Amino acid sequence: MQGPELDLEHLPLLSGLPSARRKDLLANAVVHAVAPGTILFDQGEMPTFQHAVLTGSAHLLGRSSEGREVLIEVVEPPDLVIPAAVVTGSPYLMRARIAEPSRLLLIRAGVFRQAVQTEPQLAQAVIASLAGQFRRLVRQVKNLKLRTAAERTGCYLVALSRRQGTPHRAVLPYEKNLIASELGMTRESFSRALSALRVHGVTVQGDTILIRDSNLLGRACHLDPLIDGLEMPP
Amino acid sequence: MQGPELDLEHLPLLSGLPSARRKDLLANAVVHAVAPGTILFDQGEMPTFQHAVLTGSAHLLGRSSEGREVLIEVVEPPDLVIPAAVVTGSPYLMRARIAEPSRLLLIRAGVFRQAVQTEPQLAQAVIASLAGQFRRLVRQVKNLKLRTAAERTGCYLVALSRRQGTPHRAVLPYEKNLIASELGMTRESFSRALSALRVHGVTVQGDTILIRDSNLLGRACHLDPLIDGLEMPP
DNA sequence: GTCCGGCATTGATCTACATCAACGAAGCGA
DNA sequence: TCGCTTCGTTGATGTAGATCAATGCCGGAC
Repeated sequence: MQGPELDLEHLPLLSGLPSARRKDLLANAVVHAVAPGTILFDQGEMPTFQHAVLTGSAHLLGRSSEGREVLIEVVEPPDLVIPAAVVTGSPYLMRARIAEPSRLLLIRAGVFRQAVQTEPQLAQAVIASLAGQFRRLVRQVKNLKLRTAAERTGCYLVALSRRQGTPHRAVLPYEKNLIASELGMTRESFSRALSALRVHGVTVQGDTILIRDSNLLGRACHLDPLIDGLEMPP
Repeated sequence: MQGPELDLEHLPLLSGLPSARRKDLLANAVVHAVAPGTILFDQGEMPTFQHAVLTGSAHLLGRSSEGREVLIEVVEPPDLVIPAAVVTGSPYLMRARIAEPSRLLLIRAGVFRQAVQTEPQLAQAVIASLAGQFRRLVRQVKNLKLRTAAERTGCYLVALSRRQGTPHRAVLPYEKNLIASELGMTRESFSRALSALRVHGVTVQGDTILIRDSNLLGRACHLDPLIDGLEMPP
């Protein structure tokens, strides 16, 4: 289960820590290889670990009392899984499910909270993670409140293709089912929205989408950097 | 403009700081009395100050490219106004508008970023603020994706009345216009949703709402502590 | 006082989206 | 291999909620 130490040295979460303290923290931590479908925790539970995604990804899902489940966010490496719940010691508001074969770093919640208080460098990393996650949610709320389902779909495709570095193609990263719920609609509506975008140069081939003119599509769907988050990582 | 120091000593943001450092920070800060309607900053701008709300409140609004404007969040004292943008040095995703006569503490963004890095106690306060704001947004996304407009309205009333300590009455804190956009609907839909809730014991009298049985209303609207945030503050 | 512009309510209508249903395709365990 | 479920698409239909429009209301300007 224990992966090579090398990865952990380069984790932004831990880099910058005095190496004595880092060893200390890692002594209380475990690296886990986790299979897709694994539930890390459920909404309503109290945090017992701070999970960090080293490779792979985790889906954060919200569930209504009637059992409907929607995708709220995706955690990609290197990032923490809902530090907001761990540092405040409050119950999780979402379920976390592993989406693909992944490697996680697990640190006991109490140990992590302690370390955040005593290690300024670690606190900085937590602040950066929280700030990024907050901004992603703000964008999502604006997306939901200000745009139609078709616009959300089109902008999603443009943002996806740019992030993948292929201006004329976007490959959907997981089932359309989930993407639809992430965008706040049903899978049927998502399917129809994709068809409707054909007039704007969109072609669907299974899970890969061809885009004739990304700029044109973006303009048609009112692409907005303040919503779609196309600022480049440093 | 300079308010009594007493307030600032008790501000959670600064309490716990060594008093020398606190004086240092406050030497670079200003307390401002601000009139309703004042725009602190606009979406797209770079942060120049970290604003902290001492009294009153600030509305965070999102605007689409076509000019439609919706309420995303309300900042109430004692809290920071979008620390996520200030600490990351990224453009604001929302406009901030003062909602009522308020007193703000302004700290230059660069100074604040510096202080967060050198003062672990301040970093802790920022983490707490970011975590709370993140969790509020998660609840809002779940609210938008999992509930109907009528359910959102009913749960909003129940949560409001509980927070105000009056189980049989809720007083709307600002114009129905804004509340509607906060809940992700038009003012007309909000008005109709209120009417529709009459069968569940809701009576509208201007901006005060009477609630016959809060528990009954909550059950009818699928009130959920993981969405409506009724955990008590410490 | 009068005029006015923003807010709220209500009705009529429209439409975006959900729901229900039927179907084929693909994954998966027995 | 055979079912069996889940996924995705498409069609038919229903409905929640937006839009458009008319009216009343209140608060401010003058």
